Amino acid sequence: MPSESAESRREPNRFTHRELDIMSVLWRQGSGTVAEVRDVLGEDVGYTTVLKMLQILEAKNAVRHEKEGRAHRYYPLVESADAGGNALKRVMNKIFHGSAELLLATLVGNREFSDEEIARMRSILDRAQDREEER
Amino acid sequence: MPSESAESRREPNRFTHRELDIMSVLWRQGSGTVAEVRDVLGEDVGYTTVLKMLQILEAKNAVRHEKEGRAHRYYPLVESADAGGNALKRVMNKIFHGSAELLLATLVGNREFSDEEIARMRSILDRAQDREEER
DNA sequence: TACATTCTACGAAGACCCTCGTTGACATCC
DNA sequence: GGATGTCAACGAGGGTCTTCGTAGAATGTA
Repeated sequence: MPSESAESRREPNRFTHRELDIMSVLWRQGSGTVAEVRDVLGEDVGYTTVLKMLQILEAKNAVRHEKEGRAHRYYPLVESADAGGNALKRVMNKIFHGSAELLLATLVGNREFSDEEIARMRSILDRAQDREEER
Repeated sequence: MPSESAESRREPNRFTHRELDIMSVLWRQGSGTVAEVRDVLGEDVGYTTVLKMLQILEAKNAVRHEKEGRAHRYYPLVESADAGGNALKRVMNKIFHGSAELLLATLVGNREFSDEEIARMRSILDRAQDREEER
């Protein structure tokens, strides 16, 4: 039985490792040619590999390209927030029993934060609560 | 060039999709036999598939087993917090430009939380800050 | 004994992922 | 023109992931 893989590949905005490496660059820089992306990734990824991955991502509608001289400039179509939201949901559900609190605790437990960072994170919670009450 | 895949597979506590599905059950239930794990996952995953995955996880030292009657009972060796910490780090770096704040904003933006949940999340931040100051 | 059930174990099939070699187009420089 | 460099395109090779068919051991039951 070939079996369409239960929880299908076709899941939206899910990226493989290399794909994510590349999307990451595009999100960060806004856009990139093959050569630009490759510069960021480092020389240990071949030029044609980067090109191929971008073509695959384009086939998945995760990026699009425009001509720029003889080269192609690629732009992300998927928002990093969307990809991130999905990834977080998965991590939260599979690893943290669906608990955002557990996730947050692990996040802040694993790294040190300045007072300013913590203050800003607190205000993110405040805003979430306000949105809540407005209802 | 075979090229050991740049960012290696041997990365610690990183699981494939199916592996994560299975670890997730073990973390949730504390332990499980093949049949128990499969019951949770649903009938669309074959019995031998679950068995195989558990054997693979055992080869990776992510689980161990004890005999229980004729069957094997599997226990997680990797802590969910460890796996979660790694997964979060990856998501944070690749998708959220290394920003915990952006990650948190996406987390709370994607779901609604009760006042109690928000309060508890706030106190997680408080505790992180206390730890900070004690230094 | 014969049969059914429940389990582990093994291995191979097929899909997917990533890589790169090669080709051909185009441009530049000598 | 010929050499060199940059680019897209294609396709194949080899690795990984997931699935399952099959076999065989152990147990129970008619």
